[in-house]
Amino acid sequence: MAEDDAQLGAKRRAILDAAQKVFDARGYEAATMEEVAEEAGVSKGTLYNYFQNKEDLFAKVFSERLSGDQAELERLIEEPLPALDKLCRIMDHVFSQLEFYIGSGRLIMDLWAHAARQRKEGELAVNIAQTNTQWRKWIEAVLAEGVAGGEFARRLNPSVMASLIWSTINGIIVESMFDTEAGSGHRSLSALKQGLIAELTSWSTAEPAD
Amino acid sequence: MAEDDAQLGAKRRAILDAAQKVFDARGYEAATMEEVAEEAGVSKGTLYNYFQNKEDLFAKVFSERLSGDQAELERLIEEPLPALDKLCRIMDHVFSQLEFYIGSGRLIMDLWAHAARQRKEGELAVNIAQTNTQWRKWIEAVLAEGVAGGEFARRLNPSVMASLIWSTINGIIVESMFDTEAGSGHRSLSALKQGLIAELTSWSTAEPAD
Amino acid sequence: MAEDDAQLGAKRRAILDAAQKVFDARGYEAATMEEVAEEAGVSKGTLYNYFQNKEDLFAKVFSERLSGDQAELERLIEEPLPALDKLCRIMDHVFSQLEFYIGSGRLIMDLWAHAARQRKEGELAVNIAQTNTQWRKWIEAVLAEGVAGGEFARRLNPSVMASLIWSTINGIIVESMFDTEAGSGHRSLSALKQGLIAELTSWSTAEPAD
Amino acid sequence: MAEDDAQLGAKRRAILDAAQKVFDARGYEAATMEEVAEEAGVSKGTLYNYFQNKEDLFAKVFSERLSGDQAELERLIEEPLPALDKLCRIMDHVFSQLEFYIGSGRLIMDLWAHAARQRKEGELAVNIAQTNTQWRKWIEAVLAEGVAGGEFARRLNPSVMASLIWSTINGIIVESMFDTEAGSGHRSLSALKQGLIAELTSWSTAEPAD
DNA sequence: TATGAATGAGTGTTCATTCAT
DNA sequence: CATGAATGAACACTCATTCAT
Repeated sequence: MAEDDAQLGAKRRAILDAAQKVFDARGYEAATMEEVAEEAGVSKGTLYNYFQNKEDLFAKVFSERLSGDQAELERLIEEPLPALDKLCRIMDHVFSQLEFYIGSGRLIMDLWAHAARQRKEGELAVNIAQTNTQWRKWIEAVLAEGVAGGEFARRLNPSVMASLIWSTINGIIVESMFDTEAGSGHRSLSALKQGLIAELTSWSTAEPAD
Repeated sequence: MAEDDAQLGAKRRAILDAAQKVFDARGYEAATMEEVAEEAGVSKGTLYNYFQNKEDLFAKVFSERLSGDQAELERLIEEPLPALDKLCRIMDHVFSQLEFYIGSGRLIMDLWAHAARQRKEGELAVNIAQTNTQWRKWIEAVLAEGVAGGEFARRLNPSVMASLIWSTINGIIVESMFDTEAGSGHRSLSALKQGLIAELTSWSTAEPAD
Repeated sequence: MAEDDAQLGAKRRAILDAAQKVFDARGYEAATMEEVAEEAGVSKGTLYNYFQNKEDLFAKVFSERLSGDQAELERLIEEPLPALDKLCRIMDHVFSQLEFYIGSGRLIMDLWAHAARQRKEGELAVNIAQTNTQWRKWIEAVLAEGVAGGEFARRLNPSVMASLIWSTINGIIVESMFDTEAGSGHRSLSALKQGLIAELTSWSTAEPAD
Repeated sequence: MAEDDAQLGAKRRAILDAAQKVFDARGYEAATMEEVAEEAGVSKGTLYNYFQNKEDLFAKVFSERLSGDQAELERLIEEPLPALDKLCRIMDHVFSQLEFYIGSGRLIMDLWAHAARQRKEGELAVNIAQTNTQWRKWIEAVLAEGVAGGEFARRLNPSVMASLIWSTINGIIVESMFDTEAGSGHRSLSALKQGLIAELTSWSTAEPAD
């Protein structure tokens, strides 16, 4: 029945939300399945009816969100627009997602720490690596498009610049963890966005001397 | 006796080195005091003669290195030089340290994840936060110096730009975790350094339109 | 309706067969009700409509087969025949059953281990003990018949000899577990049967010295 | 220190004894490490300082005893004696060990059940299989010796007869589990021993008809 | 009657920490 | 100070059993 499906989906969602909350508060290792179960209002056993194990649950907290991201973004990029506008769109999208990541910022650290320690095995590592690569590829594509279309300076190396931009984005996530002032993350985000845009623009207008 | 001191110091060092190695290889939670002891060539009990507990040992692995960093860098900045040179020095210093962080990159993730989960309590969090703040302050100071001295454009916001630079640096560390090509971290580092310098230079020369 | 009865009986049979298969493959403890249900093509809940619990299901796998055995054998023994012929019949019957036990040999071990741990309580233990006693009694009766009829030597102690024979049969089951050569169980069975018959015959013909 | 060694050995022994008791009373699966620890008067953790895991502990309960057996028996067989005497020695030895096996009879069932379900992997299965083979080989050798020396009838097949004898021994162990009369095991043992000897003798004296 | 989602008690195992020697 | 055996709290995961539909 549709009703059943909805209920199953709702419970699954409840578990994922609870897991996100607990993993975020305690960290992957310190979080206990017991606490996740309590938070979700189900029994421990139920967790295992929906997810294979702790690792899987942890991975799924992200993977579903991430795959959602990518589909949405892919459409954005297909549209016929100036490269700069596309880049702004990507950044806007990233920053809107950032709100989630910064809210669950401590979680991201765990995610990275975890992923960094399995490179090949877990779906976690694969997911992260793929997502990272995907984003960089998109940015690089847009930059290359801008260079080809004359929007950006010819000497701009799309690959390197894409890495730089993507690194900066990740760096902002890191920084937002350690800013002691609450909300400073959000405030500085828009400022940083402006900076990034200005930076790109300046690159594009800076005339090559050689 | 000085000899005893030296011996004590040596054993302490050996433990710290062993701890760094093991924490890096296994991650904080998965690392065991047993393995650290073995790696250091001492018994488990001895670990507790030098450090209060696992958390303390983990924290000390960084705090000593970090404080060493800062003393060295402070001298660098004091010298009378153009702001751009100073900035290059800071970056060179960072990047030389980066080699350590990237070598032990997975460790950094753990460190951040850990620190992000104690904001006020642990010396770990305090250390990280202080160090972060310190670095940003230095960069900001140098940028302000450059703006005041006319080296950089007047409209450049030193605080925001410092955050941006620092974020980028942290982002590079993150990225170097997930680059699948071995050694790509080191290769891209110098490329990224060039980019960063160029970026700053372009800012400084970009004439304000308004 | 008879049809319903037949269906119920069929389902019950299906569960018992599935249980036998799974218990044999996994062992009592490692076997799960889930797997039995799957194998039987029913849901977990249905198992509990036909059997009280896991223990009961395990017991029933044997008790029904065992009681079937006994009825059949009882008729065999009633017939007017020489004791040696009857003994051969019993042995033939045992060995034909042995094929089942050896096929499910690992199951028997579990059965014994289980039964050995409840002596008085469970129907399992009672069943085993009764069956064992029953078989020995039959063999003993036939031997006594042979002694009384002059077929076997007078000095033959039917009780002890019956135990010896029955022990040997059980021992063959045990041995067939650990024979590394596949099929060696069946091959050696007939050889052992010949030996057993020869042994008995030699007893019967061996003249008492005293 | 020798004192320390003795203490370690004593604790190891205490654990093994406790394990034997608990495994015997509850069965392998139902026995808990907790209970073994309590019985041995140590903490749960200590168990794991002496044995790798539950399986290992279970295996060691037997393996040490078994290897002791074999060394002792090998000497017995080397001595220059009539085959019949050697056979008696082997049987005496077996039956003296049997007292242990019958005391822990329920344990043996578990051992077999366990071993029967891993044939190749665990040291348990290997141990059992090797021990079984070893015993059969010894008996077979002695029988062959007797045939060669004219003590036993030429038509006696040492391999088959050895299997038969060994099966009978194992069968006695099984039977002793299910004898409702306490002590009947011991009583019947000597009777059965006589029977076995008589049986062999009758074989040896039975003249081949063909 | 059949189902299968939910339950939660139960257990093997790990490991930071202590302390007697 | 050094040792390492002992500790015991903690936790992921399983699975027999129930019960609402």
